[in-house]
Amino acid sequence: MFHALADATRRDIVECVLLGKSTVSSLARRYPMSFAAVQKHVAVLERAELVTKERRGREQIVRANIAAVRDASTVLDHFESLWRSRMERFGDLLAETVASEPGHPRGAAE
Amino acid sequence: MFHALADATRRDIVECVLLGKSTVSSLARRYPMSFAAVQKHVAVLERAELVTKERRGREQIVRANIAAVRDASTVLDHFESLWRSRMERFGDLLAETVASEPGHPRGAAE
DNA sequence: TTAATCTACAACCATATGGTTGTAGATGAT
DNA sequence: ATCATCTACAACCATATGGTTGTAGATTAA
Repeated sequence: MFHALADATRRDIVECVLLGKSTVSSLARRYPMSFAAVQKHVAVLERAELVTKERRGREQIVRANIAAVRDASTVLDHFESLWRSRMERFGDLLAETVASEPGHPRGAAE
Repeated sequence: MFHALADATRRDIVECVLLGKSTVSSLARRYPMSFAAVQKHVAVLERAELVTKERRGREQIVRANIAAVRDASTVLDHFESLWRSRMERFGDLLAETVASEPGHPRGAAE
């Protein structure tokens, strides 16, 4: 799951597909890479169950599976709740504004 | 970020560290692998800014960076909001109980 | 001082990964 | 029927990855 989302192209594919159904070829036209490369990315997402494929004639329709996205969110929410319970044990909600462990600055995304 | 979380050991390390400070060696004792392997995992997490390291004598204290976790959550929340706005465009909130695109069952986690 | 503990770093290895080009079958349009 | 479009699959490649063992320096404990 997280691995599938670790690639920027794949995240973009998920985003596209969440906005509406796509075919593999329409997705392929979006990225500066070979069709086969996009196919591979879709295969990774499919294996992670973030998308499903449905053949319609000569085309494969790619659909999102929001439940799988939510599964990933659940893991992160769990991390957040661990953090919050620890903060409460500290009885120190000030640390929350620092958004990191006390005394440490926040970092940037991936 | 997502890549760093893609490995089960690394997720577990994040969880440990969120619960409280750890040293690299205390983390290493938790997993059935060499110290160097755990070190590598910590290095990946550090590079993704999910943790920071602070030397204290001969030890390295490992601390969580919840802000980075939240950055990942933001991406997933964005996906969720895309999905929701599309559902609203459908004017069909029934689809939400299916938890996937209409006509498709939900999948399992990673 | 010696021994124990902790860590950094390097080299190695089998496997995986994000791309490539190539081949070929199926479907759809003309 | 031919041509265009779409897709599946294979092989390849340079690089990355999750582990290994080995070497060695720094800190701490006895």
